[in-house]
Amino acid sequence: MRTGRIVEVEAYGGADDRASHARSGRTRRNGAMFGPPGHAYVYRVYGMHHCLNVVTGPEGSASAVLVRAVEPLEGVERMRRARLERSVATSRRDQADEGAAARRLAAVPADRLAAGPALVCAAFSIDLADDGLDLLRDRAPLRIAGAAPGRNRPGARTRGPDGTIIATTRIGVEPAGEPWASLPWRFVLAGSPSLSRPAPAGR
DNA sequence: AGTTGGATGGTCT
DNA sequence: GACCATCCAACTG
Repeated sequence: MRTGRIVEVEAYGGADDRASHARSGRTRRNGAMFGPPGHAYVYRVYGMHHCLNVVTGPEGSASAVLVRAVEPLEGVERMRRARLERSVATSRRDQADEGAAARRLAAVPADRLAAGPALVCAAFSIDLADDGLDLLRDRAPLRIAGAAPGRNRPGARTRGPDGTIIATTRIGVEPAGEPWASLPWRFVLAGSPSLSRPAPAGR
C-alpha cells in the first residue's frame, strides 16, 4: 500500500473563480467538480500529466482542492516504480531509453517522489479512471483519511496538527488576472521536504 | 542557481 | 487552432 501525507494544496472556487476549471460552467472535462464533495476530480494537463482534486463544496458549487504535493510515508519503492511506469508510458524519449529513465528515477530522493501535482498522480498511479471516485469510503482503492479540519485566514500562518500551515498565492494562475491571481489560496506545510517549491521566506 | 524550450494531446472557442 | 492548475533536460552564468 502506498500512503503519504498531503503537504501542499490549492483551493479553487466555482464559476466565480476565473482561475478555476469551473469558470465557464460545466464541460465534458470538469463534470466531477459539480458532483458531490469528497469525490475526486482528475484531469489531464499538457497532454501527458494528470492532476488530482478533491471536490469540497456542496453538489453544484464546483469548488475543489488540488493536491499539489505529498510526503511519501509507505510504499516508497512502489511509488518509484509507478513513476517509471508512467514515464515510459507517456514519454517517447523514456520509452526509447528506459535505462536512462530508470537511473533517473533511482536518483530521486524519497521525499521528492510526489513533490508536484502531476508527480502525485504518477507516484500513486492516478489517472482518468479515478475521476469521480469517492475518496472518503473505507476500503476505496484511492482514499483520503484522517483529514483534520482547519482554518486559514488569507496571508496567515496557522498552527495545524502537523505544524505551521502557510498560505501563499496559487501557482500557474497568472493569466486569470486580478484579484484571482493574488488570492492566497495555496496552503503548504512549512518546512516539508516534499513541497513542489519552497515556501516563500518573508511575510 | 536560475532560465528556457520541448514534449504531448484532449478540450474548448 | 490555441490553450493549458506540468515536468525535465539543456542550456547560461
